[in-house]
Amino acid sequence: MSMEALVSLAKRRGLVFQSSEIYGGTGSVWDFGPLGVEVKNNIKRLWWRDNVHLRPDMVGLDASILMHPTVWKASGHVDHFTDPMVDCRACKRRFRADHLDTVPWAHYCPAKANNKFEVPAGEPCKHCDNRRTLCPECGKGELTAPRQFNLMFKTFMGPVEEDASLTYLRPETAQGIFVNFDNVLQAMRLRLPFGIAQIGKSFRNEITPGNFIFRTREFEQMEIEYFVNPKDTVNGVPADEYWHERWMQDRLAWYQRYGIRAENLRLREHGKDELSHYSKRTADIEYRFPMGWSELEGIANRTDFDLTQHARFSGKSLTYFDEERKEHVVPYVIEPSGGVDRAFLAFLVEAYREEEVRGEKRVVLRLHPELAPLKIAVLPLLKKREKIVETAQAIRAQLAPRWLTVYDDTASIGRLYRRQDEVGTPYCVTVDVQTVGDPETGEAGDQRVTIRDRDSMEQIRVPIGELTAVCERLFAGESWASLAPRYPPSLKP
RNA sequence: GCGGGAAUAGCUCAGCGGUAGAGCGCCAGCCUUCCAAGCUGGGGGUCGCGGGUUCGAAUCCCGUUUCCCGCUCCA
Repeated sequence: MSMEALVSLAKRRGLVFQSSEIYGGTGSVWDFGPLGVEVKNNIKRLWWRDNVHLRPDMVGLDASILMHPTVWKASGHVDHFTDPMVDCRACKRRFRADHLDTVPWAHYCPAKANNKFEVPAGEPCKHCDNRRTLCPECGKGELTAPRQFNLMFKTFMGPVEEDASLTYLRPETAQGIFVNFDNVLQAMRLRLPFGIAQIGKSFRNEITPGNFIFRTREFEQMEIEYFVNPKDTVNGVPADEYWHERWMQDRLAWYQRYGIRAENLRLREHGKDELSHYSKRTADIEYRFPMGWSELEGIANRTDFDLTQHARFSGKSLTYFDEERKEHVVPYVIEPSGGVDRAFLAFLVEAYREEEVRGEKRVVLRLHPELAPLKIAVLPLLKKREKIVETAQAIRAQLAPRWLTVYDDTASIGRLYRRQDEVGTPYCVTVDVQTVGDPETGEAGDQRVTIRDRDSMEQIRVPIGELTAVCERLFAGESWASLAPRYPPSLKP
C-alpha cells in the first residue's frame, strides 16, 4: 500500500487532518479527527491497561510539559541535543560537524607556501588554525560554517521575555519521571524493580519532519522508566541487562497482540556510534512502514545517568535504600519509549487492505476490535419502515453505553457496510422486516437481528435479547467461527 | 536547510492564454427485503498564497507556503 492512499483515507474518513489546513497548512503537525482521536485514545488506553494496570510493579504519572530549565541542563539536552550541521556548497551534501572531525583531512593552508597538508582527525591546522573547509565527499566544494540546531523549542514562563524566564517545551516525557522519582518512591512505598509510566506530548524542532505523522515536531510519547537495582542479578545476569531483554520481548509482543504481523516487526540493535549520550545499550523496535523499516519504539538502558545528573544539579539525594545490603544505590533504568503517533500509523498501515469483492474494490481497515474507532454500527435495511428505524435506534441506544455505536440510514445496505469497512468497524447490526414483522402481510416479527462480521462479511442472526451478551463475547475475543454455528443467518437470501 | 517533483471540488485527476470540468463521494427524492445497483435533482472551487506580463492568466514569469522523494535526525 502507499502512504498517499492512507493519507487520503485518513482525511476523507475523519482520522487525520493537516494542521491549520485552511491557512495553507503548517509544517509537520497534524490533527486527529473525530475517528482518529478514538483510535489514538484506544492505543493509549490499551498501553496503559497492559503496562500499568495489569502489572503489580508499575505506577503511572502525568508530569507537566513545562519544567524548570535546569532539568534540561542536567539531562544533557541543552548541550547534547544539538546537531551542528555543515553543507557542501558544490555537491550539496550535508554533514554533521562532529562527524567531520572523525577523519583526517587534506588542507591547502593559506599561511604557508607549498601548502598541501594532511591534518589529523579532530585537530585544526597547526599553521593557520583553520578547521576543515573542503567537502570530504567531493573534495572540492567549500563547506558552510557550522549551524547549530538545538532541537528543543524555547519558550518563556510568565509574560516577560527575558533570559531569566527562558525554558523549553519538553523534548521527552522521561525527565518528568526522573525528577519525580523520589516523590513516587516515597508516596507509593515501592521496592525495586518497579516502573513509572507516562503518556504525553513532547516537542522537537526536527530538521526534517515528514512521512505523514511519522516524524512531527509535536508528538505523543508512551514512556516507561523501569528502575532496577544494578547490584541484583536475575538468572545469573545483571538485573539491568535481564530487564532490558525482558522489555524488548514484552514490547514486541504487545504490538503483535494488537494486530501487527511478526514479519513486519524487527529488533534493531544500535551500534556504539549511534548510542545516545545517556545510553549503555539501545534496541529499536522497527516496523516495515511504506517508506521502509523505521523506528516504532526505542528501548534503552539509560543506566544511572539521569538520576545521578539530577542529584548533582538539584543537590537532592535520588537513591534507593537497599535493605538487604544496607546501602544506598542509584537505580539503573530501562526505558521502553514508544511513539503514540507512530503506533497509530503502524496499526493503520497494517490494517489497510484493498480487496476484491464481486468484481468491486473493497477498502477495509482490519483493525483489532479494541483499536477500531467505532465498535458497532446499527443499520436499518429499509429506512421507510418506521418500525425498523425505531427498533434500530433503540438498539443503538441499548449498546451505546458499552461500545461506541453509530446509527446510519443514509444509503443502501451495501454502501453502509462498505462505509463501515473503510473505518474498520468490526460488527454491523442490521434490522430488517423479519425482525419487526410485516404490517402488510400481518406476519409477526422474530425479534432477531443480523450481525455482520467485517473481515469475513459473514452473518449470524441473534435475538435482540441476547445481542449485548453476544457482542460481549465477540469483543472479549471469542472467535466468529466458534460463535456462528449457534446463530444461523436468515434463511431468506 | 539543500537538490528533485508536485499543488485545480471531500477524494482521484483532466484542462496548459479566451465563460472552471469529469469520475467517485456527499445531500435530497424515487426505487430497492443484506454487500459501493438504478433514475432524477442538488450543494460544493479565492484553480495553495502574493506579485508581475497581457485586452484577457488555472495556464506564462518571479517570489512564497505546504506536501512528496532523497541528504540528515529521532519516539
